[in-house]
Amino acid sequence: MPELPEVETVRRGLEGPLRARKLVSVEVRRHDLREPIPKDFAARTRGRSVVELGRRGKYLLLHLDDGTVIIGHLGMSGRMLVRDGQGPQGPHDHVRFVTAAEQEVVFCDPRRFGLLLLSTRDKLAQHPLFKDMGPEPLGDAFSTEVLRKALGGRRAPLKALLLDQTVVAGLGNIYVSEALHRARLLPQRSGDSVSRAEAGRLVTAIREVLTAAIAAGGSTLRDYVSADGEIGGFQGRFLVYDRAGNPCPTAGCRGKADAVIQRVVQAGRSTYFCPRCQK
DNA sequence: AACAAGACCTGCATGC
DNA sequence: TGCATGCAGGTCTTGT
Repeated sequence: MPELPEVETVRRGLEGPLRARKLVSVEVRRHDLREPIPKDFAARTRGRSVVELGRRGKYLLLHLDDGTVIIGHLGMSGRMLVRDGQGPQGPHDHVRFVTAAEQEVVFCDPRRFGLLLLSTRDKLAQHPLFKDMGPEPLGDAFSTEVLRKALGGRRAPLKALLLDQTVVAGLGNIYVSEALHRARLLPQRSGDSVSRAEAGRLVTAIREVLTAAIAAGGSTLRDYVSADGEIGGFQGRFLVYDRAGNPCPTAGCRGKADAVIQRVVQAGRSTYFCPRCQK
């Protein structure tokens, strides 16, 4: 699922159901996710109140009133479902957070690539998951110079480098293709071939595509549902992702015979690009 | 050190 | 209808 815009959409959707709410009951039904859910997860979170909902890259952060932080990741297929507590339990409902009678948030993840861990406010920045993580793409720490430095001396293709969360946080397979298309850069280009001007275009493209996707409420493909059950509005607004064989919609490409979206596999994952406007 | 490839796990669309 | 195959939004480990 869930790249930065989707996780941000989930975070916003959980504000109402969780912020300033007490976790009256926490029930772990299955521990074996990407990493095991800690044995004391329920004991350390039950009875606490959620004071703030944060996000770092693709990770969701639930800050509790005693300084405990729940670190959540949705993997490929994770959801946070807000329910009235009346419906039946699904086979992939791994953790239930009950906030009141007939109010609950359920972490559901069929593929179990997601995770739920515990840390504390003080240790969060030094947590192994975060200590080497790159800058937030929508924050002040992300700039042309920072990106240029991260790409410099690296011969791997841009596609792979932008998926690397130590270069920049939060991009995934969809938005890397979309950002490279907006920046008019071929995904096969090596990191060290990128000029200063091109890095500047890439920073702008990344910011614009993520901002637009967040504003639209994220994307929805197969198995992503935002926290409140709404469908993400960015679906169908991709310019290249999953559009192999279609004409490139860019103004300069319209009507040109060679402007057909291509699909290639890089590092075992699909990449989409226009061979005409991306150089 | 940097990079490629495989691994993890389940569900779904496709084609025979 | 049943079955095999390939593919999916992510990251981690292994091997070169």
